[in-house]
Amino acid sequence: MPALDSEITIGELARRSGVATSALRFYESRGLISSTRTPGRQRRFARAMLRRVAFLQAAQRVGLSLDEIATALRALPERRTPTKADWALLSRSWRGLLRSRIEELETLQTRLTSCIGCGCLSLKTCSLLNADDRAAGRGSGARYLLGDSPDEQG
Amino acid sequence: MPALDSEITIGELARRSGVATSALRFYESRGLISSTRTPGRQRRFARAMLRRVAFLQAAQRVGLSLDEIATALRALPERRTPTKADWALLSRSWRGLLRSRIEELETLQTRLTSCIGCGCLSLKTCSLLNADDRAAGRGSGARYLLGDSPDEQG
DNA sequence: TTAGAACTTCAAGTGCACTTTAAGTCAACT
DNA sequence: AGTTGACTTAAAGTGCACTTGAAGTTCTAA
Repeated sequence: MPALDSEITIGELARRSGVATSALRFYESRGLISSTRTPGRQRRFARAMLRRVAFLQAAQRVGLSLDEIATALRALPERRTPTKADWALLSRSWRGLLRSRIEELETLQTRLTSCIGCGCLSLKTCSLLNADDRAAGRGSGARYLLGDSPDEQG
Repeated sequence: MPALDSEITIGELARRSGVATSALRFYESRGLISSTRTPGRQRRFARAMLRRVAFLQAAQRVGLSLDEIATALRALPERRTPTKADWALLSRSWRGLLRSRIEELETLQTRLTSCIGCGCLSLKTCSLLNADDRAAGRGSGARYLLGDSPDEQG
């Protein structure tokens, strides 16, 4: 049964979040999470920190750096419990980020599929990957997989 | 006009791929790309390396480490030009990876959206994020955002 | 009250993916 | 022939995200 005061130790937070205690201390040193202290200087975390850590992990999987995540989390106040508006604001910017990441991956997938169709890695006729001669003139070519489109010519 | 022998210098590969020459040398040292040498020991890259580098960059954006990419690229022979079958094999495993990455992000997005709907970060009723008491018993909780489902109970 | 697990700090170490530096060589142009 | 820019190597350095180690303190249960 959990403690009645609803504050948890660093070990408990580690177990519940799946993040090592050393990483949690590191996050606290970087201002990503926060804690109060017992008279004996041990950390006690509010349950809200579980949400922050879960959010943090999700953000990392999307590819954000800890600095970027810290910036995002500043939108969620640490002192007061976040309001629905706080959260909606944060989530909205997040959904934009997610959308663009998803679109990026879908584009990549589409291009891979069409590449299989034309056999572009072995044949000289593929407009996706073998367009580097035309592309060479305008800077960085052969990056169509990553977002350029073959038909945009200078 | 490009050289007639169709081999390019490391600087040209860097310009066309958008990757620094130092990174290209590093990739070669790790076996991710390969080159021949001029009598004066300067590197010359086959055009096929542009494709490998483009692939490498795409793979990095999906979150693969260089070691994982090296493993994947071993499916593409360096000596002979890859056949349609070589490429199809590689692409197929890639599409699986892309699919799961995309699904992961979509799940996250869905959960974020439903969180906004219920105001779960401020209300105690959300089953997504406030289920950590029930989850506490079976190991790592509060990770529903990342893939766990709240209704799976021991 | 005492053993042992869990906690504390701070500094140093790790792994990845490169970049930078230094000292030199090569290639192309005038 | 000389200058300039691109190239060469090997080793050291960088930034991020942690982890490990050492030495000590606190909490909990018997």
